[in-house]
Amino acid sequence: MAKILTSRKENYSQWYNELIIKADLAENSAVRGCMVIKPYGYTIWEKMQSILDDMFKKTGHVNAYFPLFIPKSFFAKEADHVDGFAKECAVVTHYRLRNSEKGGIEVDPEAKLEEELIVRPTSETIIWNTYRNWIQSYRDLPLLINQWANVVRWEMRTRLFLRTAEFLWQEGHTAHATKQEAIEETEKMIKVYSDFATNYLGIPVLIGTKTENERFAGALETYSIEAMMQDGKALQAGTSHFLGQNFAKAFDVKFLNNENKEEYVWATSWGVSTRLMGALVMAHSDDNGLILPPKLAPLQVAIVPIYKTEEQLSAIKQRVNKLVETLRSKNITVKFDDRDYQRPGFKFAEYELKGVPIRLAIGPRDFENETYEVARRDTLEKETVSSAQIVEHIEKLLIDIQDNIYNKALELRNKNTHYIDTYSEFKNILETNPGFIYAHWDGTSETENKIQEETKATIRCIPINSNPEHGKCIVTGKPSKQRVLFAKAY
RNA sequence: CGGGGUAUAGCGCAGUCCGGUUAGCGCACCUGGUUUGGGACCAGGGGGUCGUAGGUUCGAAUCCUACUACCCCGACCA
Repeated sequence: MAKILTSRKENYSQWYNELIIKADLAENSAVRGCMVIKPYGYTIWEKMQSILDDMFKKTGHVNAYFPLFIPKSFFAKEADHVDGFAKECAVVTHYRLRNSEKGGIEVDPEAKLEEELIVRPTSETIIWNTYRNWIQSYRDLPLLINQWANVVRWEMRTRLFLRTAEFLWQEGHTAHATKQEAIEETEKMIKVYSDFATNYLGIPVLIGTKTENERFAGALETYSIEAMMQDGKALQAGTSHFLGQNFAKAFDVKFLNNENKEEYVWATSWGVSTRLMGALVMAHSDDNGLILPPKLAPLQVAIVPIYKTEEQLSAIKQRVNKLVETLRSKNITVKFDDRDYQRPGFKFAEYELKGVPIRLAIGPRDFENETYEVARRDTLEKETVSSAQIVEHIEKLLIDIQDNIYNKALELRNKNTHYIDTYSEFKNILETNPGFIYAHWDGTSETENKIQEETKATIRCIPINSNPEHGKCIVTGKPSKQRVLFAKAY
């Protein structure tokens, strides 16, 4: 078989870049750092959206939409927030073009905005400015709102899906009467993300809190889900922030409690982005192409006919049409690929590249025996299944593949997870067998920074639900109450 | 944003050093035929203001200047 992709072993990063392009998920656009998400990739994103949206609705949230542009002054109101985003903001300064004397067009200097507008890098400020008008009483709370939107962060170095200047995401912004309720919301939503990653993306994730260094700008606590990619690096796949009363104070959002006392509102925000697409690709795919979990695959079953004559094709078509109809009635997406300008071998390779979970082939031999050849993408195994059992077989196989993909990712993570007690061993393992490292840490930013400078590894999170275990910091030897998760990260 | 590299047909490249008819090759594409159980073969054909803008020259893909985009390595970040 002709090799079409750089192998993961050869160059993991190049493998990823090529795969995104060749599987037709996205491509670079004419605009610096901005991608075009192509129909095949966008279909996957739509599926993610629809599943997540459903999960948000079931947890009591509703959707709304806030402006793309945010007045510059809004940003200044929360000090940490502006520090965090100032360096990567796109700014609108003018509202009109004019014909240039030199030919072409130029920005009309007469049309300067009174107040410059920031293209949103995230919407806390515009939303909290709006919430001020919506919230007067404890009866207005909680306010549980989500927005599907695009945001812009002027990144210096971009990579398709993993880091683009413009990306699509959802951002939930909730307002609560009590600290406790806001914390519960923050934790509830990180669990929603964790469920989504586990049950749909087929990616095992760890939930934890961020250290002060890594915390969201303006948050008191940031929870994240951390996933392991096949090269052992960590990818932050979703975050949920407990914002305390920071934004309520910055935007003067108060409510009267049931004792007629004025209080500031408690806030959360949480989001996942098109970065999940990158996670999906890097977690599962192989050197032949994408491997997609059936629950997110745009196409779940591809059927390839093999024939010599028109008569054979039309006989096959007749039999397959019934199968297609039955599968569709069970909400299985299926395509009968009767393109006559491509040979079967080409189609096999193409569906592998695009990660279609199940491929059926039917030729004269199968037609005669009333069977299909069934190939599963995740393991590349093939078997022959009778027509009578094919529907049931496919239904079961889709579930098997979804499970198997998850289990493989979990195995990979277990294999590359280390418990380390000395700094020399820590450094050694990062060189020889990178992955997740659980180690003791003294809790200071100094130590965290030192480790990052010397090894490139960062604290991905302080895992929740992990067993408290007393130990000594691998660098300073000072006491520690639990291991934290270190890794090199995307 | 710092260091390095690249830009020639949809994609991947040669040609650039040393300026000189009509800018080539592979894949892809179109037509016809033979094929079809793992990326078919033969024949014919279409497609280029050589990244953009200036400059040098009788003449520029080739030399000079500026700009832009992309890739790799850092710093920053989801």
